[in-house]
Amino acid sequence: MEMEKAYSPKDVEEKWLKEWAEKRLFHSMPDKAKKPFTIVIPPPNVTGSLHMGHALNNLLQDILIRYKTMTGYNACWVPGTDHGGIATQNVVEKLLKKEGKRKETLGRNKFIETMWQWRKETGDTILYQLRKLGCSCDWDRTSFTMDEKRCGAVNAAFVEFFNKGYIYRGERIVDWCPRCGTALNESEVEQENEKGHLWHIKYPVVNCPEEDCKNIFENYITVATTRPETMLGDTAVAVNPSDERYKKFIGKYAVLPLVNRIIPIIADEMVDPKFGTGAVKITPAHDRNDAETAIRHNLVFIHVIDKEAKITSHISLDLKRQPIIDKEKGAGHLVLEHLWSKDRYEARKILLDELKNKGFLEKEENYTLPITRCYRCDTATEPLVSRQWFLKMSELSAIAIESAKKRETVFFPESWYKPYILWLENLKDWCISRQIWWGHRIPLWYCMHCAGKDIQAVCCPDKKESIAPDQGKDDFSSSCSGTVDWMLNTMHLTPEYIKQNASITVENMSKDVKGVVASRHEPSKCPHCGKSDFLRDPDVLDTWFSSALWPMSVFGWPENNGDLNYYYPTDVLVTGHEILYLWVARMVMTGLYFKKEVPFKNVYIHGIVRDSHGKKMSKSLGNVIDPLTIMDKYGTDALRFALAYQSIPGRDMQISDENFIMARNFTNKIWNVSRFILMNLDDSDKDFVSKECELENIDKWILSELAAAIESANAAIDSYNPAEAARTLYEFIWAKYCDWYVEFSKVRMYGSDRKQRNTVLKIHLEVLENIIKLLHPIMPFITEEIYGYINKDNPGSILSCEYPRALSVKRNVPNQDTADVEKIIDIISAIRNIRSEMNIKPGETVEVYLRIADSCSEKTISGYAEYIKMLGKAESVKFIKEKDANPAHSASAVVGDAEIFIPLEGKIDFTAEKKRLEIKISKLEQEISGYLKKLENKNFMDKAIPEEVQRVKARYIEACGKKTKYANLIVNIGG
RNA sequence: GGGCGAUUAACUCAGCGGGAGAGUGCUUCCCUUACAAGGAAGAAGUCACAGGUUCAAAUCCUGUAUCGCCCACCA
Repeated sequence: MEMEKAYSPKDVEEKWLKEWAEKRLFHSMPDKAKKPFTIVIPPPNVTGSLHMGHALNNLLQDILIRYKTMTGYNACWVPGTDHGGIATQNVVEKLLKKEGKRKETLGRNKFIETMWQWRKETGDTILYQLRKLGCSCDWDRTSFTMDEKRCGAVNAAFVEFFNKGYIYRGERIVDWCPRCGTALNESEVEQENEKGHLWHIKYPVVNCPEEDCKNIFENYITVATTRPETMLGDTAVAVNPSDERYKKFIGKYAVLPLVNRIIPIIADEMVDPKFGTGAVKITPAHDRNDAETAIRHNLVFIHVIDKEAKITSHISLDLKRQPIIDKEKGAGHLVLEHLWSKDRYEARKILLDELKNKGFLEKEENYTLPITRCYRCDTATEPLVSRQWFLKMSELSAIAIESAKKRETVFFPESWYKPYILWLENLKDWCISRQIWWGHRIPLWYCMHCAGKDIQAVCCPDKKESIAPDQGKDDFSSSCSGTVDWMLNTMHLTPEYIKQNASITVENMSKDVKGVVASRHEPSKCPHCGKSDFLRDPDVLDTWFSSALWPMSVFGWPENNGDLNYYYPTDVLVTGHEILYLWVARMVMTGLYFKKEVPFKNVYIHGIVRDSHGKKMSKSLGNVIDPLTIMDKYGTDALRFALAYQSIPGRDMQISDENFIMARNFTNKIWNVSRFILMNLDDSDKDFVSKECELENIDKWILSELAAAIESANAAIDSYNPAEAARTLYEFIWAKYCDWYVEFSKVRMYGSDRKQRNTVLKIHLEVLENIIKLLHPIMPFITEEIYGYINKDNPGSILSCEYPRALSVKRNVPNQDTADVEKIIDIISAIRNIRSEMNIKPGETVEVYLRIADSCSEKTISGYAEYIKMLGKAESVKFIKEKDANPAHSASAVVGDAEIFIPLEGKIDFTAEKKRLEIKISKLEQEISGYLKKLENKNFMDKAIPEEVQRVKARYIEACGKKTKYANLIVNIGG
């Protein structure tokens, strides 16, 4: 048998990846005879490339799947990818840009074609990387959030929600990315603090709207703002009602500087008197808070910044709310013609100059303010009022809360339960529409004839494809715009023509509007007029909408088939906490709504992988450790083990190269100990395995240690604690098995007794097989390989083995037997300690004298003499009696009731030895006084549990005995 | 402002009511026939601080400090 001296992961991994794939080992089908264990993957984005977060997340799932497979479940892990909405669209847009193309000129259909082409070419990259990681996914079930089945699920869900009145179109302030031209939700923006300014601006005060304001600086109120450009859209100034400074102004009016529009001064609790000047300008259309204040006070919304973040050049008022300015005068900012179409920051600069020149600017102070940026392009977002589709959440969250309180899903660690509930309780309606092209197009169809009045369309006759109205404006020279109704009836365009050439926006549509049809497919005819001229809503759905359906859709929902019935609900969802709200909560809500059952019974939330300084890994920080590089450098099993080892429940983890080196060394250790056994197995008696053999205590000891490790590993994985499992196995394999048992076993292995040799090999084989089975979920490659060597006549995957249970290796072992082994270990350690401290060369042997207190114990220990000789490098082990004199010129030690002497004539420095022993005595004295304090404490003796009292007593007696022996050794040190 | 977590050896972190642990690093010695990606030995800690509960606290409770994360707000 040929095993290389060092484990080389590359060939082994390649071999087993091929093997697993060829045998379709991870494929699962419903099987009534077996219990299913199901996980659906958190689908990585198609643009994704495997990073540490993915590696950890999928590793944890893989551990569970392999473990459950080995414990007899029909385990099924469904892989797949997410189309990724805006993120993916941006990637392709950038590629197009390199070719000098824009999506607007390409048109919607062509662009989507390009997207699909791209996804076909590169979208599965991450799935291949997951295979490389060893993930035991059922690849036959690979899904994609935009494949046919999943689209069907999305449409079905939308139609159901829409028809039941859960979906409405409304106006909200949303974060708008002026670069990407779409609304963003909280997951798509990043907040950071940025240095900026707080400008104090004087607003003159008048008593009534009609009053002429002659001397503006006599009576004024100063507002503080970080965004002076939004003042064009101010419709009030607010102060706190209890603010003594401003009480006199409440109910009066302010004159908007430069614009000269008159706005009311109102009182609102939302104003913090301590911040800034205590007076706030209210810009309802461009600030979330102001919008809420405006609604409370019935203020008008004036839009002054457009979707490209430029100052608008037209009036755009929300006249549904009572305007306090008359329509004739407009929003006021129209007088500032020079600001039209200026970028927001440019406009800010101009405005500030003018305010300063005219004496309105009171002061400018430095101020750090939070900036919200688009996570894809880093552009500062603009809070804009826009029309979006919303999913009403109150009822859905209520059922989710109820379910969580009944513990229908259980969180691991449990500490996530509370934040989860809190989030659900404060849930706002979900903005589900996005103004991009890549995604699930909203399945709403508008009848041109019935709903034509409510649809604004832009027709672009030069273009074969329709284009969005807000994008590519420059190309609109020959376009016309208006309602569809107008196009049909006044312009006499044909429905077919409009369909081909128009892009549309819709007003406040709901299911109550005539001619609006939610349908999985294009409806054949309008339920109202019977005609079949439809326009489809241009928006696409938030990418999380399809993710929310994932655990159902991967099994074919809405079709009610065998897969869905067998595998749903899934057993556990494994995810990082960063998407607990965005994704987990939404899956629960849709699952409960559509299936009346939670999508998963457990949620296993793991930490986030950080760098060695605790920073989140990100490309911009340059602190990314690429798992693929690690796999290449140290092997996939090492990567997996390192991650598992660090994955402490409830904690984020810091990883660095060190962790991987440790794991790599561990794989090598496993490899070599296997090699040691297999090498010896080669020339062993063929049928030794079936032969009865008599176990030595050492064998019993390692088997009982193994049983303990097995128990602990099982419990650890069952409780989602892979780190505990990894640490247990590491400790057992290295510190117990390799360091001691393997060394002990060499006595019999290299001895001449064939039977003895076979016995020990048999134990080795048993331990080794258990070890690799135990390790397999964490380290699949090396364990398969070793398993292959062990069973070379009978090849197969270790995955079909049963995961070890403690019972299977437990023998009836008296405690005394294993305690004896522990004692031998201590004695050998003490001998080694003396050798080392007395500078005995490793090659040099010594004579060892042992004095054991009682003869029974002496008899036992003498049975281990060969082990002491071998591991302590002793030439001989002799026993002396209580009455015998201490061997002369000896270094000595006390282990329990045993005294050890190593005669070192000519080598021993008595003062050094005396000092060594004195240190031991003083340590013992400390120990003894600690015990004594307890034993003399009446409270301790009365109240402590008896076992503890016994423990302390025993330790006290042992320490006293040792101390006496050491004291005696010092007295007799000359021999 | 609300919530969560952390503070243990030089570093990275386990442990979470009864003897202070691991890996790395450090010191000394060894290429001994499974493994130098290794072996043997060793030094190294008022377990952040202050109170409390308990016979007993690194561990439970309260408070303080520092750090980190999440949510909300930030004119």
